[in-house]
Amino acid sequence: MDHSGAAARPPTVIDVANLAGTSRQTVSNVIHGKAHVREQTRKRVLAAIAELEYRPNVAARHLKRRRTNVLGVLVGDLANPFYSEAARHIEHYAEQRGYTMLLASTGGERETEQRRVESLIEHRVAAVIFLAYSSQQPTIEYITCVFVAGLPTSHGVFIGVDERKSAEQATSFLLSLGHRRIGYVNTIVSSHPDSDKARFAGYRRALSKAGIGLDDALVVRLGSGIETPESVRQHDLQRMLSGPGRPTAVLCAADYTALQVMDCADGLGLAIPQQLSIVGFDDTAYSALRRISLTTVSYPLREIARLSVDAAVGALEDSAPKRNRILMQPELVVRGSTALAPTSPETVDPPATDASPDEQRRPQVRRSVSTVDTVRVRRPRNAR
Amino acid sequence: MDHSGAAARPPTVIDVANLAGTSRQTVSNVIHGKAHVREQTRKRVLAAIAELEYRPNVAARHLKRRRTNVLGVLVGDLANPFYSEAARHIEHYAEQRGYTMLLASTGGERETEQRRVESLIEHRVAAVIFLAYSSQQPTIEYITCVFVAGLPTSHGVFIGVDERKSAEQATSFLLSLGHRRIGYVNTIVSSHPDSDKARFAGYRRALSKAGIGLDDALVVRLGSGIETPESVRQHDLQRMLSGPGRPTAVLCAADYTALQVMDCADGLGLAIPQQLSIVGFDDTAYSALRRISLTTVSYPLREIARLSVDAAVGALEDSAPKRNRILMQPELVVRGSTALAPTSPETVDPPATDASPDEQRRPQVRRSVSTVDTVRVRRPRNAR
DNA sequence: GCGTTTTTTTTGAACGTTCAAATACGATAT
DNA sequence: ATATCGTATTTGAACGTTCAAAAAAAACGC
Repeated sequence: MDHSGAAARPPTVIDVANLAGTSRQTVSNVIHGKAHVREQTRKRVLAAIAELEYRPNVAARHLKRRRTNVLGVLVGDLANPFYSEAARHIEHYAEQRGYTMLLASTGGERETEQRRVESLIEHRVAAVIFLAYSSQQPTIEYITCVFVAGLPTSHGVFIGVDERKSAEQATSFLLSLGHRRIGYVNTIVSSHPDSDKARFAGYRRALSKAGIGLDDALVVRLGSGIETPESVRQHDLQRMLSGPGRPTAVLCAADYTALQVMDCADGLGLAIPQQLSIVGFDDTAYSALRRISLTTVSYPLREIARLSVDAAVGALEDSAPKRNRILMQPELVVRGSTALAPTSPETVDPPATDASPDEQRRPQVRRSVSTVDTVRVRRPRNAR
Repeated sequence: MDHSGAAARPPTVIDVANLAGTSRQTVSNVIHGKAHVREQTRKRVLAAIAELEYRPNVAARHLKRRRTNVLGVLVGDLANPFYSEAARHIEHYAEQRGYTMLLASTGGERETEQRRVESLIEHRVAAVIFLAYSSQQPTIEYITCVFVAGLPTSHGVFIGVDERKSAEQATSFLLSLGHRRIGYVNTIVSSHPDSDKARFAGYRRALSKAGIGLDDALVVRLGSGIETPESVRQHDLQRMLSGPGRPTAVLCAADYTALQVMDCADGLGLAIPQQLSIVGFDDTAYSALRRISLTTVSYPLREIARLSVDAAVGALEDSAPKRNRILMQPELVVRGSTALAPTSPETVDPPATDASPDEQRRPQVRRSVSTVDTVRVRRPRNAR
C-alpha cells in the first residue's frame, strides 16, 4: 500500500479513473451513486479509490457546485462552557446532516469578530449560526443566517429564549426569597448587546414591580475570562460585594460569570448562600457540581443546537420557507447557591416556600426540579 | 449600497475587474500587492472591491495554488476545558500566521475520529494538529502532522510533555505527604492511549520506588462527560472511594476527571483534602477557583498551542527542517485539594514540609507556587 | 441483420482563482 | 522616426470537480 514513488500530492478523480480504466465522470457517478453504472465498473472504481486512498477535494466540488457543505459557527469565547458545549452539539448535528462545522470565536472583541466573519465568508460557508455577535453585522446577502442570541430580526432565522422574561423570573425568585438588594453582574464577552439589554430589562422590571428602584452601585460589568482574576473590572466586583450597602443576592448574566462572582465572594469570606445568593444563566455542566451548586436559568442548549442546525440546513435545502422565529422557554433550576435573605428590616413577610429553610441553606443538596412555574407561583406572594 | 438587482451570488474578481474597468489579473495583483500596478488603477480596483463587498473565494484560490491556509485541529471533547482552551489559543495563533482553524472533535470515539479526520483531509487542510487521537491513524502523506498527545513518533512533529515523569512526580508528591493508598482515575476520552499509558506508568513507578505494589481496586476508568454523572463507570468510582480499603489520595489523568472525582467525594461526604487528597492534570481555569482549588500538574497550554501552530506553519512554509521533538516540563501547582495523609500505621515519618499542616488543610488558601522542583526536594525524604 | 431504444460511458465546459507568458504602453536613447 | 527597454496590463491555461450533452455500447424488436 506504499506509493512513495508517486508525487506527494493527493490523488484526483483522474488518477482513480486511470487506474480503474474508466473516465472522470464515471468515478464521480460511483461516488455519488447516481447514474447507471455497471456493477463490474463500480467495483473496479471502488477498488481504485481504496487503492489510492482517494478523497474528494471539497474545494473543487464547492467551486463547481457553487455551494459548500460548511456551516460557520460564531461563538463568543471558547473558554466559556456555554459556547464550547454548544459547539460540540452543533458539530454533531451538522455532521448528521452532512455538513462540516467551521468554528470561529469573537473573543468578545468587535474587530476580532469582524475578521472571523470575513474568514467565514471567504470560505463561502453555506450558513452562519451566530451564537455571539455584535449588533453591527455586515450584510451577507448570499449566506443564510441563523441568530441564536440577540433579538428576533428581520432577516435570517431567530432561535432564542425570552431573555427578558427569564431574567425577570429569576429576579422574582430572589425577591420571593426576601432579597431586596439584588446585584446584577454582566460580562463583556456576551452573546449580543440586545441579549444583555433584555436580561437587564427583565431584572429592572422585576425590581420595579416589587417597588424597588435601580441602584447603579449594584450593577457591575466584568472583564472576560476566569484566568484574569485581577482585572480592573474584578475590582468593581469586589467593591460591590464588600461595600457597606452590599447586595444579599446577585443575578449573573451567565454561569461563567456567576463562577467569578462566587469565587470573589469566597475570597471575601462571604458565605454562599447564607450571606449571598447567586443566580446564573445557562446551566453549564459545572453548575451542577455539588461544590458549585449554582441556581441558574437553564437553557435547552442541545435543543437550541439541534434547532439551529435544522434551521440552517432547512433554509438551504428546503424550498418551503420555515418559520423564522422560535422562542424557547428556559427553566429556573434551583440549587444551593440561593437561600432566604438574611433577616433585615425589609423582610417583613418571609414567604412560605415549599422547602424548609434548613434545606435551602445546605449547598450540598441538589434540588434541580423547580421550574419556571415554581417561580411563577411564588412571585405574586411577594411582589407587592 | 444596495445591489438587490444583482444575482444572489457572491461577486468575483471578474465583477470587480469589470466595475474597475480592468482585468482579472490586475485585481488579483492589487489584492496581493504584488506586481507593478499604477496607483490610479489600484485606487479604482480598491473602490470596486469595497463597492461590491468582494471577498476572495478561498476554495478557488486553494484549487489553483494547490494548498490551503487551513489548519485542522483534532481535539477529544470540547466540553473538556483543556481542549476548548487549547482550541481558543490555536485559533488565535493560527490567525496571526494567516491561517484558519478547522476544528473537529473525536468525542473519544474511534469511529467519530475517523470520520472527522476524513473530513479534514477532504478539506485538504495544510496540516493537522492532533491534540487527541487513537494510535491507529490513517497515513496522510501529503498533510503535515503535529502531534501534541501520545509519544514521539517517526513521522510528523511531536510537541508534548514528559507524561511519565509528570505523573511520577505528582505521585511522589502524594507519597511525600504520607499517602500510601493512592488511587488512579482515568477517563475514556483521553488524548492518546500512549499518554494514558505513560501517565499510568509514572504512577506505578513512583509507587514501586516507594515499595508499594499496584492495587487494581484503586484504578478506575471513568466515562466521559460531567453531564452523565450516573454512568456505569461512575459507580466504579463510588465503590472505589467508599470501599473499606479506600484510598487517601487519588491521581486523576485530567482536571476534568478530577472534578468528577471531587464531586463524587462530595456526594459521599468525604472531606477534601482531610480525608481524600486529589491531584489532577492540566491546570484548567476551573482548578484555580477557590471552591475547587485543585492541586494539579500544570501544562503550558498557551505555549503548547503556540508551538504547535509554529511547528505546523513552519513545516509548511520553511524549507529548513525544524527539530521535530519538543518536550516540555510541566510543573506541579499545589493547591488546597491535597494535604498530609490522615494518620495511619504506615505514616511513620511525617515529612517536614515548608507549609504548616494547618495551612495545608485549608482549601481556600492558594499556594500555586510549588513546582516540580519542590516535589523533587521532598521525594527523597520519604521515598524509602 | 438492422433500425431503435435503453443503458452505460465519455467529452467539453465551467466554477473563481492564480501562474506564466504575452502584449500593450511610455519613455528614453539612438 | 525607430529601436530599445522597463513598466503596466491582459490573455490563456490550469487547479479538481460536476453538469449537460454527446457518444458509445448493449439490449431489444421485428
